[in-house]
Amino acid sequence: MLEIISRGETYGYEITQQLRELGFTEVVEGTVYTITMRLEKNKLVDIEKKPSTKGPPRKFYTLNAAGQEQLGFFWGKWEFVSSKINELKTK
Amino acid sequence: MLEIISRGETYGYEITQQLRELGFTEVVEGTVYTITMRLEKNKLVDIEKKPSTKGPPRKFYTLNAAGQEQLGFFWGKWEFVSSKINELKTK
DNA sequence: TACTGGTAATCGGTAATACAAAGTACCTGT
DNA sequence: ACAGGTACTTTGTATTACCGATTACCAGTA
Repeated sequence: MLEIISRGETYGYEITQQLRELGFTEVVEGTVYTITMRLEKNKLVDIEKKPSTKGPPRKFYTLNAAGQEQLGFFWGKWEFVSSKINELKTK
Repeated sequence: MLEIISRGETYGYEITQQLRELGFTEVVEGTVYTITMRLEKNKLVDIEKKPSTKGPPRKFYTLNAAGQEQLGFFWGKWEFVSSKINELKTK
């Protein structure tokens, strides 16, 4: 989700759909929103509310500096863990 | 841990050391044992107690059929998730 | 005008997981 | 007797995963 948000401002409902398109077909809104809430709580995102023509106002998220940093940490860890797991798998 | 156990019977203390050698240097015993407990609870392992010359008896684990199956599930999921994440990373 | 359906966010709750500090037990060597 | 390595267990906190249900907003239509 950090990575998805890093590509440009987006909101919960849209993130859900993007995840579904990505192949995580069974992801439901509740799951996504608990994560957006966490991002808010941890102050990793900036928030801007904008009206929608198709329903209630959208809460747009963008990564702030802390969020960028967190995303960097994530990729570092991912690199480490996934290489180890793949090593374990093939060896 | 399922993968490690699948390579031949082993016990908690040894698993901890193997994980450390693998690069997960900060893994402590408590963490490993909570997982072995879970494996027991979920009946994914067979257990055999054997005396040790260097301390208290060891509790050796081997994967049973359910454990093998679970490991298979894991690798399937790993394949899926890691490919998606990498796709997200590079795209 | 009521209602259906898609869009959008929140709330409330359960179960599982991660992680570790501390404690117990066993054994060998000094 | 005790220090130190081996080995397992207990106990506890915080976080995470996950989702069902609810609320809200809006457009079309019957």
